[in-house]
Amino acid sequence: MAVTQRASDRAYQRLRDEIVEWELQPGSVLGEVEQSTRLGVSRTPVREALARLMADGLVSSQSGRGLVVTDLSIESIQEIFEVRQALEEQAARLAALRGDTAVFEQLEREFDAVNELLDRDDPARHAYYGLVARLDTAIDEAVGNSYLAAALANLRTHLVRVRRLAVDDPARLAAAAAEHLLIVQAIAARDAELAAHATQVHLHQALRNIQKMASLPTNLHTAVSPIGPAPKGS
Amino acid sequence: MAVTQRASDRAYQRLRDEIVEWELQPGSVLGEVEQSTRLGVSRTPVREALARLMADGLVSSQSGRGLVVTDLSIESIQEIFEVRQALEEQAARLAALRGDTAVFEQLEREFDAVNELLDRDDPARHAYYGLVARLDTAIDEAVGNSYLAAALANLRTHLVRVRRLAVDDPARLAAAAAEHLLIVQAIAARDAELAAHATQVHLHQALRNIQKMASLPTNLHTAVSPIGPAPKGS
DNA sequence: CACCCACCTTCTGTATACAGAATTGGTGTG
DNA sequence: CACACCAATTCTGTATACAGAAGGTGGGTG
Repeated sequence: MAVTQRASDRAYQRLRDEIVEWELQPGSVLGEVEQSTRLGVSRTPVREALARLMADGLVSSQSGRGLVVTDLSIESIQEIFEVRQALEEQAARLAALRGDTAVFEQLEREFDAVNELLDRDDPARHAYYGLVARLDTAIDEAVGNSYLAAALANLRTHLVRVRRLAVDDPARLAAAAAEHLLIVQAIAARDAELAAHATQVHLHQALRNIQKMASLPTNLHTAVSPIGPAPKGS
Repeated sequence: MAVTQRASDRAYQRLRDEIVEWELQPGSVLGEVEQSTRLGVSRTPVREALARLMADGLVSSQSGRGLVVTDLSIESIQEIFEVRQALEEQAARLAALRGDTAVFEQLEREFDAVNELLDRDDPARHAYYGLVARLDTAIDEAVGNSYLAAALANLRTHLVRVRRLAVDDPARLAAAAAEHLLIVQAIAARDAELAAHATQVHLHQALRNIQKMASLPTNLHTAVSPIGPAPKGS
């Protein structure tokens, strides 16, 4: 293992985390010198980090005004979900065809258990999120397609950003767990079409929930401490 | 327009072209100093270009042995097509729902014309490839999804590499044109499901054709002039 | 008072220098 | 003869210096 992480990797991960966690709000200008002094590294690793962030779609070159953090509007969330529907349906289908049944039967039992917990316990959310992440990993491994895995990994970065934007309410969480359970059951039963359809259902409901929450007058994504102010700043 | 292209962009495009055109064969080691002297620019733009190529999946870091051009095996081609099926089916479906009918009716007429040409004229291939590229662009614009467009653009880079590997025979070309015609017709008729299914059919046949050609003892991707020798070299 | 021009500041893009690490080749020993 | 160790070379990763360009601001003029 590389115990010595490169400075460019550290800069990339930190900037990526700050963008995903809404500490760097959309529109923030990321100057190279500013970030290099703030992160304590030279401009060269910062440049590399910013290039990777631009490839990820987290920052974009705003017509010579430097690099700014990408906006995440409702429209762009819908765009992300359109790609996600395509990729995750395919992933679920292929996982059902190729996956190790035992792995997904184990996950099925765990989703059952978490389902019980979610009815009573609120802090079970963290266990649930961890379980979903493990399901994603299991699907990736079952599919065995590096291109699909890379595309999904890139997409999940944006989805974490969406999740931080809109916190799930307990009712939606329980429904999502039930939807996930069906997906896992379908993969474990090697029912490719059911896995694909269940994935479609889950993503449809997830997007609907986000759109519903966004339509509320709730002031979302506030109470964050912006490092770089949104429009500009000294 | 930026008449003055950056050196890093030029380095990226040239290296990308050389990889896609099989001038840089899989396994070629891309040393920074070697490429900087060859391309006539400093190491800094070369680094940035190599980072972008690694993000594209065209080169990969071979465990500290430097960056090497990614291999393109039959298995990886199948992986690429699994992603392609997911994304292009979604793109065709959304284009049928949202596209401007007039645009695709015009493309439909052009595909009709090219279909006639392909029966008699071999150099019509270039016109056909150009027409396919315009169809891709039209679909991208009709969908209006930047995330989907970016994912498809990345994928198409790999597909050009595949195309250079296996030259289409006239029979396959005519069949592909017919398949494309059906896709265009479905989009023009706003038949989303037919567009999706026709895309699936086309991609299935395209992959089958590639696999068939690869199984032949034909020495493919030869007669290229390697700039960097595959295993190593001075 | 408004608009334009010029200068200054600051930023990006590129080149180069330097340090640390790894690999390869050679040599010595078992 | 084979294996292991050491040294030298080369490569990557990082920092910094320099040039060109772009934008902002202040002053001057109409």
